[in-house]
Amino acid sequence: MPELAKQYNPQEVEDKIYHWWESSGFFHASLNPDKTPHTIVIPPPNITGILHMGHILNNTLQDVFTRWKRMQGFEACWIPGTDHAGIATQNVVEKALRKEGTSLRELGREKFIERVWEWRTQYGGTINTQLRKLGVSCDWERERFTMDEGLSNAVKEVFVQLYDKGLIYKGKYIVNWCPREQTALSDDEVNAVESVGHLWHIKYPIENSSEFIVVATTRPETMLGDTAVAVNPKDERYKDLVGKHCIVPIANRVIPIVADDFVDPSFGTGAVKVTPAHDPNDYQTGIRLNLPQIIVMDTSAKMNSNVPARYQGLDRYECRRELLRDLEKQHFLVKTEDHTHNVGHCYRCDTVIEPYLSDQWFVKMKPLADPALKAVKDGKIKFYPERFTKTYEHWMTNIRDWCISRQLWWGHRIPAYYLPDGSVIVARNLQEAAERLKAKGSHYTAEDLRQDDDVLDTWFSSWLWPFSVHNWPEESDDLKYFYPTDVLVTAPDIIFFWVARMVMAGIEFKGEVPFRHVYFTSLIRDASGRKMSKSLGNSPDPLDVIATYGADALRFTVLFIAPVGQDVLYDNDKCEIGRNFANKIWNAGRFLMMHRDQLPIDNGQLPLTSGKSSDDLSDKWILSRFASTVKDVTLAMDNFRVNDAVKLLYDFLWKDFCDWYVEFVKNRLQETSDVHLKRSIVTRALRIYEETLKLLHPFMPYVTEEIFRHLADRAADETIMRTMMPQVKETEDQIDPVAETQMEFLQNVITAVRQIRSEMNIPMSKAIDFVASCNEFEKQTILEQNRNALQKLLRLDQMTFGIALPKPGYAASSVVNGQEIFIPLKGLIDTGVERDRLQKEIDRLEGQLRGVMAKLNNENFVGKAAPEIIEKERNKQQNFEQTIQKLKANLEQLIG
RNA sequence: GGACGUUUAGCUCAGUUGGUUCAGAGCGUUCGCCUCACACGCGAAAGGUCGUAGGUUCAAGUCCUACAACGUCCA
Repeated sequence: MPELAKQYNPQEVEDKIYHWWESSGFFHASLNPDKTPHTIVIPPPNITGILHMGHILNNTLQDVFTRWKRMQGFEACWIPGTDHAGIATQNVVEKALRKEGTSLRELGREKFIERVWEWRTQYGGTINTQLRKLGVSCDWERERFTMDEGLSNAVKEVFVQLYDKGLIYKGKYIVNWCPREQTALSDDEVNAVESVGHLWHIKYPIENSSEFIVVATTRPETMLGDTAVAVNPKDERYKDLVGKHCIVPIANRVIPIVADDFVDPSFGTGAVKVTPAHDPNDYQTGIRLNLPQIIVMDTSAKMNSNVPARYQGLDRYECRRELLRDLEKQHFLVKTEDHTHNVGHCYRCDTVIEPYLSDQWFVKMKPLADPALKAVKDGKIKFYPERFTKTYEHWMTNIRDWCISRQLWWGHRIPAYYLPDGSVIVARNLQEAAERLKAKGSHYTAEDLRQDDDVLDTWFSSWLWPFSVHNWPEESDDLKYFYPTDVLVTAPDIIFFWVARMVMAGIEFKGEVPFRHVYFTSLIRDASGRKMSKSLGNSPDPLDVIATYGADALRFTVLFIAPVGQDVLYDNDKCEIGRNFANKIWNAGRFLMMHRDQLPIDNGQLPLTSGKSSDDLSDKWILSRFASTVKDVTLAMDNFRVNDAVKLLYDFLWKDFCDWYVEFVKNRLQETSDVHLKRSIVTRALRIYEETLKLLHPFMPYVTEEIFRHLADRAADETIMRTMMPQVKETEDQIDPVAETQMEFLQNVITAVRQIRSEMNIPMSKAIDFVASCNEFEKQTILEQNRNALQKLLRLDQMTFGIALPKPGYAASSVVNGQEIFIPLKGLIDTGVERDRLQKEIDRLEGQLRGVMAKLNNENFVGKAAPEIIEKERNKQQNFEQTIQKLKANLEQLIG
């Protein structure tokens, strides 16, 4: 066995191990009828994306769940893939084309799409290469892409099915239009940004009168498309004007003054202009009141031919400036106020959204939302943290139709075919369209059909992901085995975009929810709480972090610091937690293996040992602690409390195992020269250690695998990731409360002596004497049976144990679980320090005692509290009183 | 404006059904140690009226109400 390095070096092992795992097929799931599947589908990252810290947390969690379940004996399958990211990808490729001096229009649709595929082949896999560095155990043989043939078929199938059911329709509607991307956006793709603007008050002359009505607006350029002025019907100020007409200044168009409840009399002047073609609210008003819709801009937000000639062709903001100047010149502008309001911005390019009236395809959501809402309310799907169900329910009950068409070329082209007469045939392909045409008895032929130019929203393929990855509508074996999935890990900001829609699609097309548990991850922020962003430059490159600290360190740290359901404040320095822990694990193994390898070889076979066969307290204790850890970690994982699990393991390995158990093992090995005993001690420790490695493996896969390989001569295909996780059933009977209590006493004694050493400034180089005056034989026995540990750990010289021993003169003292311990310090003792120590402890305990007495003297407490609680308080009282008495006696002796 | 969340040690956060010597951990700070696995380490210490004000209860960090600050989402 080669010597292990003093420090764990992740760079040396990670790539090597990952390559071995992947090439050995350890990540691959098969359709094993004897096992229960456990499936996760990855939230497909964009092909334009590169790995950022958000991915790290998200994918670490998915890997943890997958590895955990795999080791619990499930057929665990984690399906990776990417989505085609319509807008983002088209942008990237268009940019490249511009650099080459060409454009997508010049290239034409077919050539352009070819270019995108080329781009995708060349750069689109970056994120998956990067993910491998993290150690993810994805089933790469099952990797999918939303534009793959199988997934594209699913998209078409769904479109046609929904259309045939009447759930997809085409309509004129006010959509969120991005003038830069030249496409409609769904409501969810618009970010409301609070902006400081103005509220302009403009006079509209009343027809055949010298009077005016003053309206207030934040967007004066849209007045050119006004088709009414509205006031609240209850507003006394304008009562007489309702029914009359006014004139839109500049445009010189006569429009009615109408009454509508939606007008807030306290806003502005209480009179608002109505522009049905350029404002969502006005659009609704326009429908209610049957007003005409005048579109005044083109798709680039430049003024069109519906406005006076001098404004035509101007950008909306240029037009605003010009218009305001003209209004002022002609004395229509009454006043200008500062005004803060929310303005919609494109979530991709941050351009201000223009509400725009256009032809789009929509999905009718209400019929789909109802069963999806019910599934969550009925608990068929559980959210972690649970509170996100409220967000989900709120959205589902106030659902709006989903605008699914996008004016792009890259994406799934809408399977709708138009005839010269404007009518439409929806079909899976041209051939089916022709058949449907024929069935209708139309006189047109397939030649006359022209497919819709637009493509579908990328989410329209993502919402099918849990089953489209298995080539639905084909009823594949994979689909039968792996659907529905078990856990979805995602960020809460896409509950609406993605999670909710997947639930709808799962129920609608598969008749079954797509997943049972949804784990919402934290958002990663920088150390001062700012969102990570490229422009701030506060987003560390995970690959750099991995290179510096190791993937295990990054994984562990992120899990360790991520609060449940809150944002994570991340800083690279924090990765020291994980790095140090990995090093601790490494060194514990290194120590135990060093001792094992020093022993003479004994037929190669080490004796089997179990907790039962050892009388040693530390053995019984560590087995009990291990059993509790297995139980608690399993419970935490079952409840998706991953950071609880991580903290339990951290404490067990570091504190219980290393700080206490290994220290005891050290002493026991030194104490004996019996090779068989030594072997049994080391072997038992190594066994517990190896089982702990298994528990740790899902969280820190590399270091655990590396040590696992060193622990024994392993077969070429023997990997820790395919071993069985320690089970609660097997370990539970090893929980030993007696051993835990006894060990705790021993630990308290050791700590008490260390405190004395530290406070008295007695260095470890100086041996000290130790007297334990017990009042219980059991306690005395514990100390005697562990005298070697006490001696070594505390550097003791003379040790005296007994019942009610006389107090030595000039000794530091302490009371531990009712037992008195003394450190005789002839000549060395600083009585002042010792007096202060004892007095401080007396004060502390007297404070506690007062609290207890206050309760016990309270008739209400004694009368109403549960008997066992009262009993506990009485015990406390007794313990405090006795301890205080002993401390006081020792203090007096010190003075006297 | 509405919904949800957060507020506990200098910093970042645990504290799961109200009651265990309930006020904890990690980092940071201070003190002492290169003790033959680990200085990415070992031992010890200091540090908090649990956001504010009420309420329920024998008992509140924990439950209820109001308020404040901050955050997120939706108008």
